[in-house]
Amino acid sequence: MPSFMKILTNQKRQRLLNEAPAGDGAVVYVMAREQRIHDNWALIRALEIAAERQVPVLVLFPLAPMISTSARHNEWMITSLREVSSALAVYDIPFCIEYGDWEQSIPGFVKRHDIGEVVFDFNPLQPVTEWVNRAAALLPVRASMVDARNIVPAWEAAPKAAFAAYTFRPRIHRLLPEYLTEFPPLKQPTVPYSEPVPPVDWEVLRAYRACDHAEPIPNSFVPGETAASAQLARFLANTLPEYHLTRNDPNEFGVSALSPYLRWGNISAQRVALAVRAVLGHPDAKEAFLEELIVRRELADNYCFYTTDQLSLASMPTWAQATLEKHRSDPRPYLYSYETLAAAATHDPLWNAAQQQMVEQGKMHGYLRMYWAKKILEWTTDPETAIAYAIQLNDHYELDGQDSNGVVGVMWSIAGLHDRAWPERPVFGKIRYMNYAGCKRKFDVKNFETRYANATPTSLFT
DNA sequence: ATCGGCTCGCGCAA
DNA sequence: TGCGCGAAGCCGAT
Repeated sequence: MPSFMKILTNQKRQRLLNEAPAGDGAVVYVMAREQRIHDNWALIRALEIAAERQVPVLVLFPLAPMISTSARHNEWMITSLREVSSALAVYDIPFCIEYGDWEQSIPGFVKRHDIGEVVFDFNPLQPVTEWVNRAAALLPVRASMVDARNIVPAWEAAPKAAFAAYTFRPRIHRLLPEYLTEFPPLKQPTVPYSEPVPPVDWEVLRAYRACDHAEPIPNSFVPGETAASAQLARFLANTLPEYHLTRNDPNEFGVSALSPYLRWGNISAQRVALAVRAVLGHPDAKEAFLEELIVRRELADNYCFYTTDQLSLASMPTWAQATLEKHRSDPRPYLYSYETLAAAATHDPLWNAAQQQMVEQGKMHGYLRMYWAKKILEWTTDPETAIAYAIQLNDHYELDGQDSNGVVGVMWSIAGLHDRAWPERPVFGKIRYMNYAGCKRKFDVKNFETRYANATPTSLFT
């Protein structure tokens, strides 16, 4: 393509959120889920609008009080945002923080800075969707969201929640040629913002959300955009070549270890996909990884985007609701409290080791996440409790927690989402069953148990 | 070691 | 209306 031709963002990545007209003032990108400055379609689109209108651009991070957090998530966010802030400064783009509920803080910011248009990044998780909709409805200027998370925008990929991966996969593959494209380079705004912007007080940010600051933070991952690119490079060089052979063995370093970075938006899945496509390697390895990176990841956002009650059994397929209802009162072989589970103190050494890996390293191996969640269904009083405990543990300890992939992973394991019926048995009904014997058939269970029985296990992710 | 049966319903071909 | 097939299953038979 000749260099004088301007590459514009595909307009289908953007969705209007209100009917107000754009004003004359600056464009603000409301950064929330995508904590990076490169390869970010929401920022790119905000810069494009500003260039067309010859107005400045600001980036706003609106921190709401009511999401619970853990020390590890709080620190990850702060480190990511410090990097965003200094990287934006190089491009002369102001970075601002607002505290409070979005329906107050965002309209307040818009009024104070005489903003002409607002661009949100897309997040289908409840309650964030509600926050965005309410804030946008109160704004006197045009507001939109840009899907900077998925390669194929969630509203373009499918018109409804997909029944399973096989109904979603062909749609994604059909649309990839249109959307899996190179990003335009990040450019300085043509008009700088001239008003003074107060510097961020990082200690105020750290203290804003309540959490146990004494809780240990895993040192197995370095947060932020630079570290994310470094991890991608390591993955491509060391792990991708045998990905298809080693990914399901929890004893191997066979995974990308990119999920925390993808969760915080420190790296774009589109950038990862372009890099994997470009590298030489075994087609099976590349195909297996791209299936997870693209189809399975975007299926999770598809479920959340089209489902209001994301953790409710009522949102599950009919067969799954019926079978869990039928087996609701089945006696459970063991019953554990949340505290016993969190302390990795069950009778099952493999389950305890998986739980321990999550607590100490902030990331449980993907294969074990299924076994882990299914055992919570088996060892708690009812499916609702199992879902609540699994989500609470996931969202507290996993560095990639509080994300659509966690929601769908838990609902797949416990409640049959995107899965099919299997032979009926106690407690599970027709939900796919997994057990210790199956794990022994597939990998060296004793080795994994030994590794995570100690207080400070060797990290598999660094 | 490998294989068939278990079980449901979507989406498409006919 | 019939048919193929699906994220990682388990289990018993061969």
